[in-house]
Amino acid sequence: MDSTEQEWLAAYDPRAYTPVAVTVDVVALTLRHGRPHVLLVDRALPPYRGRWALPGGFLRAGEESLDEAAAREFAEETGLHGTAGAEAALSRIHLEQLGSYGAPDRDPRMHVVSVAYLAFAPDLPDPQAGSDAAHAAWHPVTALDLRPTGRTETAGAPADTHGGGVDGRTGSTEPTDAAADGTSGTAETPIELAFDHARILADGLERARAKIEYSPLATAFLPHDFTIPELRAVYEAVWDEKLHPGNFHRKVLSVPGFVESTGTTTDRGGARGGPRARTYHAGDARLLHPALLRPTRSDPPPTP
Amino acid sequence: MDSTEQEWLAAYDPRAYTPVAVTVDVVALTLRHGRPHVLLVDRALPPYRGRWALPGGFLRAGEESLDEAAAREFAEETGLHGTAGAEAALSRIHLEQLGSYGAPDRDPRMHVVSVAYLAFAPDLPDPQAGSDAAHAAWHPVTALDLRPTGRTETAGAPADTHGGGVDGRTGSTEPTDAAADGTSGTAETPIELAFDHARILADGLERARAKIEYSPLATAFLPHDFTIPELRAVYEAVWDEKLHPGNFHRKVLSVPGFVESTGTTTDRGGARGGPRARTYHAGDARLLHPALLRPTRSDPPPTP
DNA sequence: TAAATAGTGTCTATTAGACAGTATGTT
DNA sequence: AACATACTGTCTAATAGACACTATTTA
Repeated sequence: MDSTEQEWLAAYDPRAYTPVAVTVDVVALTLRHGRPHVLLVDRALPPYRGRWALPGGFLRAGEESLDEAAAREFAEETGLHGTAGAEAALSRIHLEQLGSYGAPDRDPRMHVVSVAYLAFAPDLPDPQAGSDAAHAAWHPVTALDLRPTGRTETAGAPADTHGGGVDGRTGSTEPTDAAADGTSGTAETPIELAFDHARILADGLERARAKIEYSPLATAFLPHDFTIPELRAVYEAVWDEKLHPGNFHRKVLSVPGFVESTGTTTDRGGARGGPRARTYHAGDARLLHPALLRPTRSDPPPTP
Repeated sequence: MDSTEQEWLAAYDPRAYTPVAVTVDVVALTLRHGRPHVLLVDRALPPYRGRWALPGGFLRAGEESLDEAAAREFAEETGLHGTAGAEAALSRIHLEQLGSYGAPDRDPRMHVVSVAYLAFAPDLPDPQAGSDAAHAAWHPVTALDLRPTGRTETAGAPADTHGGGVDGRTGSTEPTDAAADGTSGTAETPIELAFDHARILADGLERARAKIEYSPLATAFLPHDFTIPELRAVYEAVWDEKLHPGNFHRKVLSVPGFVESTGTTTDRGGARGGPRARTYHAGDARLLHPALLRPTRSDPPPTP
């Protein structure tokens, strides 16, 4: 059937078209031990059986919107689905659409368009064994290979050697949480993700870095009440930059609506000394004016 | 068939799933007579027959990526498809993904997920009668009703009365280009768009306003060579704000890589007098450092 | 006691924006 | 001639960042 005829038919009945599947994948980010982690699932079935992948699933046609599908997938895979306090916990999660990925060969089974979402979550408990989410685990992003493997949608960044093959069981299945106790682990061989999920994750991380500049969403990584130094730790972890404590403190308090004082302080000082910090919670601002700009890492000196 | 069973089957064969259609829609923006215009097509068939809609169509399963589908739709509907110089013209168009819209009831025929793209184009000729794009026309965005009518994907903005009905022929089919000759036309009743395209267009306009702050894409609205005052007119049109000519001029020249001098000037001065302006073309910067921030329209005075 | 940290004060380089002024075009 | 405009100079308020300092808490 030629394309023009397909189009003609589809104008009357879209079902006449060659089918395309729609999935929703979630890049769920959190901070554990001061380092960014992403939620991944161990694929039990081909393709990419045994590889880690972003949690996701098919959109339930006619039943749910994309946003609803993303929220459902997130709840299912974190194990928050139906547990006590799930409502309260989920209400504090930030979920936003990241982008869609639709190269024809990104899934060997058929043409699959994946709508990716980005989630900012506070530190959540590990998914429980025996639950729906038993195959899910939080991984430090530093343990993952972020070089794109599959064909990707945006801007030609050519996939360097379609690495790994389509159905290979690659790397360990254990969540590689090196240095959870603070001992800096040796650099293991980076985990390769299924499909084009490395690219999606990389896009999500870059979006997160940009987003906390002009929105108060860094607070979504923290409990309801937090201190300014804790907030600074979020920025330092996401940007992978050391920030000046004094200037950061003053800057945060100077942005209207970013944080609101609770009037109390922490019970103890820092682990290595120092006074107790005052606690705050997120204010009502949805955009930061002025923004907290990232330190200019590369600024080629302009010719004067 | 219950959802869990569907999911189980789909893990083996996604074709077992209830079908979802995928379309690609394009918000193509340009500037005509100093005002933003968007490309719309007159729907010849139900649903929303006779209404104006964003150009778009079904993704050709297995044949093209989302980016490729968007470029194809844009070329077809602008009439640039296969014309002389089409390659050169299309290469200067900026196309980026805007977002995906997938509420189950946004198309009455079936569940359709639409991946929207945003295009920045220089002033193009009107689509020719008799061509593939005969049903397409550029409309000033001020003539359109941007209030969302259909169900939308993002954040609850509740649709105010599912306006107009699904198959109503609403408003004129003539492209309403009031005041093309400078006479300020009376405010006609705003044109309502098909589907949830008002929301998509509104999202696209907001993206465009934000995008020209930190990227040099305002130049995509202009010919290859342009003057600083012409560039300022782009910012003024997109932001709907008057800018200070002198400060804007110095600011643009101070951003490395934004514009590059051609060494020549225009042939004539301005229509109402003034010296000839120097001409420039776009530089190689892909991000503006520092950015051209929008004037702070609402800045509630912070308590001192 | 020694060390680390929370929070504040102060100085400086950079920047956005207001305003003025000159040269060069137009009707 | 009258006027509009391109472009540059200069001043000021706001801001980012460096640095210093005090007070408070931990080991």
